Amino acid sequence: MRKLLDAAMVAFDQRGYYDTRINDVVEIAQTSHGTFYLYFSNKEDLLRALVTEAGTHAVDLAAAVNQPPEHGGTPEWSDVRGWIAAYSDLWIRYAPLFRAWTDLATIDPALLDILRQNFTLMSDALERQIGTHAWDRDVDAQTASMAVLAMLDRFHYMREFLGQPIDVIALDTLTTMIHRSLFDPSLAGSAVSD
Amino acid sequence: MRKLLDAAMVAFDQRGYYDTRINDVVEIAQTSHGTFYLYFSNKEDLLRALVTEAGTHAVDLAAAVNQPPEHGGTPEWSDVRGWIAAYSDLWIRYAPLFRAWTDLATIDPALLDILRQNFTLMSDALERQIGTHAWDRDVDAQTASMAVLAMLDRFHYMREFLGQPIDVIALDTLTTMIHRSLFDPSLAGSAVSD
Amino acid sequence: MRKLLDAAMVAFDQRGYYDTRINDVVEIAQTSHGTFYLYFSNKEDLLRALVTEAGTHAVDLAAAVNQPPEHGGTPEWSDVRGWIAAYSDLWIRYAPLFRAWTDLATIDPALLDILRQNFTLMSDALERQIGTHAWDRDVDAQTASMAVLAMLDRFHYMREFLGQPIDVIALDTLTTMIHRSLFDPSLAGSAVSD
Amino acid sequence: MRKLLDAAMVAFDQRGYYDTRINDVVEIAQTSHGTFYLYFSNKEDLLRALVTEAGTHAVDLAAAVNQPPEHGGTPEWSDVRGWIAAYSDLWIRYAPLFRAWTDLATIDPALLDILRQNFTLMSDALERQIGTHAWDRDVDAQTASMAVLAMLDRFHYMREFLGQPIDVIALDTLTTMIHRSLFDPSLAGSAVSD
DNA sequence: CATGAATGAGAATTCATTCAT
DNA sequence: AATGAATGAATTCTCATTCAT
Repeated sequence: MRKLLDAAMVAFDQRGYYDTRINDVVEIAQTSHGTFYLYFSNKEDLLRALVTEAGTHAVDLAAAVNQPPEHGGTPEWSDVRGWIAAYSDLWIRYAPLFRAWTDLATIDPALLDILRQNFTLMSDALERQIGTHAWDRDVDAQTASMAVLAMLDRFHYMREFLGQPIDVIALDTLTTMIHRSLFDPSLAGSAVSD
Repeated sequence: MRKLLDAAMVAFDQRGYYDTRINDVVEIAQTSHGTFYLYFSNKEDLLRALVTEAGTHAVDLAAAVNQPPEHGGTPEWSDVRGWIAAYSDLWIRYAPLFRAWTDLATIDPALLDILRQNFTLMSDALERQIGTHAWDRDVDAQTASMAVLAMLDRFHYMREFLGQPIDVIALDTLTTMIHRSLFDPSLAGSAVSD
Repeated sequence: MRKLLDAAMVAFDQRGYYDTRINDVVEIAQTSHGTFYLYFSNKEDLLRALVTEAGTHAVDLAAAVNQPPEHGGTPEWSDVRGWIAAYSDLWIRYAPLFRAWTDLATIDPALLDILRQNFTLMSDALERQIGTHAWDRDVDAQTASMAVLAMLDRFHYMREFLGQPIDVIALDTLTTMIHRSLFDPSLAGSAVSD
Repeated sequence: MRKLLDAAMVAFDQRGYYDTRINDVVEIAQTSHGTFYLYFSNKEDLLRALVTEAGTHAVDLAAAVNQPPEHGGTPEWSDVRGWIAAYSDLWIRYAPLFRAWTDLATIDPALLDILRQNFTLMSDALERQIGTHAWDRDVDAQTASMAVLAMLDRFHYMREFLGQPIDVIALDTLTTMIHRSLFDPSLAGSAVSD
């Protein structure tokens, strides 16, 4: 079963979910059709299992983001850098799923539910951190948290799309952009003067 | 042919590219299989035509972003707001394609080329604007331009995913975030002092 | 479509419903799998069509049985002989279906409904004829009509089972048995004396 | 092994022979696939065992029918009633097999042989009783014995098909019909006058 | 004796594509 | 140009049967 899950990740990585045939998974796992259907009722079911697995890691990440900043007040650059690094690791580990998660959601409602839940978990954690700036009137916390997730998610996809691996410069730049737009202390002044 | 292209957009919107059957397109267009193959050699071909069409609009948008800021210097909040509004319109108009463009790229190399070109066009335009801050050492212009596109692209998807339409607050918040992270005049000082 | 229906009758005749593969039907009809699924959604659907067709003939037969005896009073030997001959023709024509109709009923509820309806139609017609003997206290009309249908139905099967074709002697004997048990005028006396 | 045979009866009763999976039998018997194949080489083999078992009971019944009527001459109403009651018990006990015996015969030649033998046994016994009327020219003894078996067999099926249990009235009516058609003393006169 | 995971042959079904009209 | 019936390759899925433990 583990062998099948791993094989599926490999297959999805190589050909994408839609172009992966049960046959491919089975060949990579070096087992038979029959065995596949012993553990999963179909391709969707297999996908569901993988997404659920990835989901448990997303929960951990959300928990980390939920930690109040060590020094009180707003999250610092290094805090943001930590979240981003963790997110990046997760994305890369489950790249085949992250790459297509939005499409996958259309496959079956159960899947959509799992995805929506995980998304909301992370989004809420971020929103809470952004909300420490109750005085930042120019930014809607909910929009902002979604925007951050959107940027992180798609940035990874695009780099892969263009064949450029994620490097330190990229992560640093993302961190700076997010920190500047949401957590820079100088915002306090500008908002007050507003 | 127009009828077929429009029908395809509707079908892709309803069921997604992969779950759309030639049959669906043909039914919506109220025509026959035979006619479809008169104009397109297959589903990919149809997709290519649609993407090409969307591409011409992307070119226009890139051109707009390429305009130097009216008042010289760095783009102002309102400039950024304009780009974002235009992008948003484009995304919504071609939602079925934007929603899945990354996946579509895997379908055939010709498609990937078209997409990469359009992407690069927009990315370069943004990069040039960001580059007006040659002195902003904490941000890599190329990374930043990609991050901005990533955020805009995926933000639209996510809002749709959660069933929340894009509104003024959302666009304003996005604008503020991007403006703050890349074009805020106060950065000049901080960078110099760095 | 006619070709497929006919082919199905041949195939069901040769191998029985359960052992008939779509492939067999398609081969006999000299067409392709695709064509089969153009007209029928599956094997059950095909069966349903055949049973419905046979059903229309059963309706005709029931109508004939419903005719009041020409000379008034109870049906005569020749009337019964006519019904039986007609039933026999119908059975032989649709042998593959009659042979297995009870089993077929378990396949899907729609089929069961059609069968039950046809059965009731014929059973009611017979019951009405038997009912002309309101005074025959030893025979329950409903039971008797069912018993007659049971005998006719299974007799045909058994003869086939043993490789003996239905002949005039057989039909005459059946007629005599049924006529004696239900319509013999001498019953009047015996019943009255009862 | 007993457990498996009983389980098979239950399973055949619930889903019919064709829709019963080895899996079903094994689950009901609370044992494993492996064990099944320890005792039977396949589903047909299991069926053969069940039919053979039912066959021994049929032999008993045939023997009873073979008894010459106690008071000499032709069998009386009560004799016939006794045969029918015994037959009814047997049918109900092995309903899943009787229900489908004709179909089952097509499964393998060995099965067909067993069935044919049992059938002939009962048919011959009946024929012998009917043959006491050598003078009954209107009835072919062989046809008649088969017709009686046909009626009894199918009557049980139909009642079940329509959800009506077999009751005393039904059995009495069947008895009367059979007795009238084959053993009624008044036939002697009518035949002579013929 | 008993088990049940693993197998793979075989059946059903779908759908892009063709081609005679 | 337009049609849509026909095709069959490709795929999913089932289930009887085996065999190592």
